Amino acid sequence: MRAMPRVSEAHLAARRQQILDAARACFARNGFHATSMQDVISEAGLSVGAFYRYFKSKEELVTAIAEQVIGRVSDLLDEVRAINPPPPIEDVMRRLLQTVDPQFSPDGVFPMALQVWAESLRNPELAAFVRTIYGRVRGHFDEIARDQQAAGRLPADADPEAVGAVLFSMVPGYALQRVLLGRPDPDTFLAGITALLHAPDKN
Amino acid sequence: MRAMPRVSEAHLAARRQQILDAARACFARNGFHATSMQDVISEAGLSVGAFYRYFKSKEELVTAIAEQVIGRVSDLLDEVRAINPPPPIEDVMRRLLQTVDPQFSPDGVFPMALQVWAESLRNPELAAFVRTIYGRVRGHFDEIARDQQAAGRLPADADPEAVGAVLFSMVPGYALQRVLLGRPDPDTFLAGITALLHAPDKN
DNA sequence: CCTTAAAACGAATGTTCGTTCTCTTTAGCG
DNA sequence: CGCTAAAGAGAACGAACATTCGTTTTAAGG
Repeated sequence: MRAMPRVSEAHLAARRQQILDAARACFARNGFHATSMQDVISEAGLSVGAFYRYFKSKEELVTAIAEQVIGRVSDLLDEVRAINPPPPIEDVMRRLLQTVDPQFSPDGVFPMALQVWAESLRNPELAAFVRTIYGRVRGHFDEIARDQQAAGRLPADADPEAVGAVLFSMVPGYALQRVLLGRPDPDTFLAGITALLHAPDKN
Repeated sequence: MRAMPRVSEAHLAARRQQILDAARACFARNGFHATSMQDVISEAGLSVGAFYRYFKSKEELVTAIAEQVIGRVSDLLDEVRAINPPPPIEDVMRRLLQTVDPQFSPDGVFPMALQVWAESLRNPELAAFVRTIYGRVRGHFDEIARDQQAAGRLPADADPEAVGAVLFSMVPGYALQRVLLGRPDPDTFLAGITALLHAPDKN
């Protein structure tokens, strides 16, 4: 049996991605809530019925998009840390900011990440996913701190997780300034980091 | 003429605030978009008609709430900087984080600020307001940096605006970690700042 | 205490939305 | 080439929504 009128597996995956791409464009333009299903479906050039063959609901679509967005953030960070041997903190942060800087533009991942964060406050499933991914990212910053400590560029008694948290904080903190205020540029920000690292001991 | 059946000015203001308080509670619980007008109106114990006497639309309500929330963030920062004479950077940041820490809880202002930020990406009017207030807050961090430089705790040739940007970035960056990951606690984060400030010069 | 207009009310409205369901088309298989 | 079941289409539906509007209540002025 198994009469099999099905279409190729690749075609199904392509259709699904076609919807995801359309949704990403719409969400970036208008946000999750102000985007109607019709918007997404029209953007994808499909019919309502076709959409609901690939996603059970709008919420499932939002979650899928969120996973892609957060996953990309994590990957970006992975790349930066893969550099060997570990350069000084300022260089690590420079490379990091230069890598993520394009993502701060209106069609980058950061504006959407902002929406995911806000959404995760009232969507426990999404919150759990966000926690998993960002925990992993945080872990990489801890590793960076450990590398720096091993290289003698941090006090021997410093807590790597504490330093990792501070380094981690600078990335979304900087992103927020860029998105909301439009400044400073990466070089200025990096100069600020350098100045703080070279603060004379006066305490 | 002027038959005047009006109620006292104070009563009008109180009613308005009553609505704002109810809205804040609802928005904190469910977010701007998932909160219906009926939710807000019921929470306030009013009628639909009464609400629309005080606000033209839901959007106007959201804007009013956003203004209150952001205004409070700014005020908090103002207080911390008013301390004289300026303590060392670590102490400034300690005081700052201790002041804003309660605001990271689910009913604090930070979760709502997150929503305001996300919302401002597609509401130009709100975006302009956010820019104004956060610009002012940023300015205070620049002043902190200048104070520190004058006290010899930063390199003489450092750019205060660059240092201010970095210090500023740590606050929302830390808040995000607290809200999304639940850690680290303020003391650990502050220890991380201390470790970075005391990094041995190896470059 | 009666008049008057603001204030409050809440049923009604019209729209928009996400989703369902039935029908048609398509593509693989024998 | 015809059979079959999946894929796609889109009209239709019901729920939820923000807002309006005609009416009732309230309180200050004369």
